[in-house]
Amino acid sequence: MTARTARERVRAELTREITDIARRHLATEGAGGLSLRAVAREMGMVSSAIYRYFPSRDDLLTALIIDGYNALGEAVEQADAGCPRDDFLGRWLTVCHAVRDWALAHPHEYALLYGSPVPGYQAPQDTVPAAVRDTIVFGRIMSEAHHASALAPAQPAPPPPPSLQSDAAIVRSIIPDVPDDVIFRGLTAWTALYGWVSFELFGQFNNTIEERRTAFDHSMRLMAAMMGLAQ
Amino acid sequence: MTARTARERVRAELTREITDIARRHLATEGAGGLSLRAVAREMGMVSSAIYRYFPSRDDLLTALIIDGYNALGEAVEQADAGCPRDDFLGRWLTVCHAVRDWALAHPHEYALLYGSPVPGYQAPQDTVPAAVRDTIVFGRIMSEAHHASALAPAQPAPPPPPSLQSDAAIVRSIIPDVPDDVIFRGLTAWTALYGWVSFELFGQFNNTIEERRTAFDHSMRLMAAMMGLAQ
DNA sequence: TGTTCGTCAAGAGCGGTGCTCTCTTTTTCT
DNA sequence: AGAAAAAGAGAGCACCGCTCTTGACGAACA
Repeated sequence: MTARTARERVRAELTREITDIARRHLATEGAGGLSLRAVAREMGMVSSAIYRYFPSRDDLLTALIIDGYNALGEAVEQADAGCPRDDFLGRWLTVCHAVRDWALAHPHEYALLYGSPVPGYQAPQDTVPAAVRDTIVFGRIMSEAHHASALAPAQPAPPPPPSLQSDAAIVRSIIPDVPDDVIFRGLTAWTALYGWVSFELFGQFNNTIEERRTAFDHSMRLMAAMMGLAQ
Repeated sequence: MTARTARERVRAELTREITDIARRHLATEGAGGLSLRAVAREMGMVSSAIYRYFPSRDDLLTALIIDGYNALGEAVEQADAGCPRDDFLGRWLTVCHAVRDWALAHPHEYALLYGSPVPGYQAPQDTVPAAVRDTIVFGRIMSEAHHASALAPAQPAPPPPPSLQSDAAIVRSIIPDVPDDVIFRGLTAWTALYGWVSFELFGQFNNTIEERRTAFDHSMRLMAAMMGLAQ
């Protein structure tokens, strides 16, 4: 649906230009350094004019967040698409590296998505569809692996307590048709993945882990073994 | 070493009062909302006077960060001290819950320590001793469990690649006298712990996981099994 | 004891921020 | 062509971190 009037077209164009400049500022200064006035200045606009396009700084942030989730989700989707369908361990590792690579390439955007919430900012509900794109990819891998019987009986571990059944039911909308035990093993691996990336990006590994890519790969292989992904 | 002159004593008192008020502001507004002017206002001081005590906002932040690491570290130390020495699984779970409980009780302080780095702020080196207190507790548990042969031969998993040996050597200063494999299993569990807490605190589990304490406990038991901690 | 010197609170001010309100210009629709 | 809607410009408010200068006070020294 292309814009009909000239005004609508220039509005869409300017909106895109604002988010582009804002994303560049975000990449160099971080979320805290994102200034509407600076964006306006760079566009040759007066600061108040920006408010015709984004009613507040938070709304601009929301646009950047949605863009970020989509960019990460797309990177993950493409990474998975390049793998043989039945190499579940390979798909898991590829997805892990896709997340990490994207995060390293866009540290401030990653921080915006998975770091501390911006104070006073409440992510609106319309970020959700974009936010779960990467998770859906992971859920499909788990689900397909389970149905291909590629989840080897993992090490003995306590089963999930019954009180977690209702939570498992919700997660099953993302990892469909798998037993509770698989759900929570997947959830644990998923948080470990982002936990590692966040630790690495936020400096928690400084002066400690130097071979980060190798260590990350190894850690994700441990999580694969925990999930029961063969090999 | 108590302050000698009256001036030094009142200076120490005022410094403490500043950090106390700042910590309260931090708890209610978050790191971004920490304002030197607001702190000064609450003290009945003029804003510029604060700079006699903290040369910049970043220095005040550093003081709060060190305090935060120490508070978390102390909570973890006390939690571990209350456990039977040879119940290694119990000690691990207790430490996990201590971290999570502290984080839930002090969300903004936790975000300051483990969330996105404050833009333009570089944590000085003197935060390090406080920052590793909790890690040292965990390292001691792992090390003692290994030497008590309480780390059951865990599920088959690839051994750490040789290129990680130098990193393992560094981590060994925190988890002493254990083989590389144990090092990286511990590191993975450690990042999974903080990954979970961050996910929970930063809203990633909203509308998904509701029985959070139970789910967390189960996830940490899975990580215990991954490390080979018995039962 | 008196004086000097370092420390500190206070105030004004600089350049920056998000945001609002008003006014004018431009474009679109009837 | 005229009315209505949209957009840009400008001034202004209340805040921020931080700097510089000024004047007062307390502590150490002659």
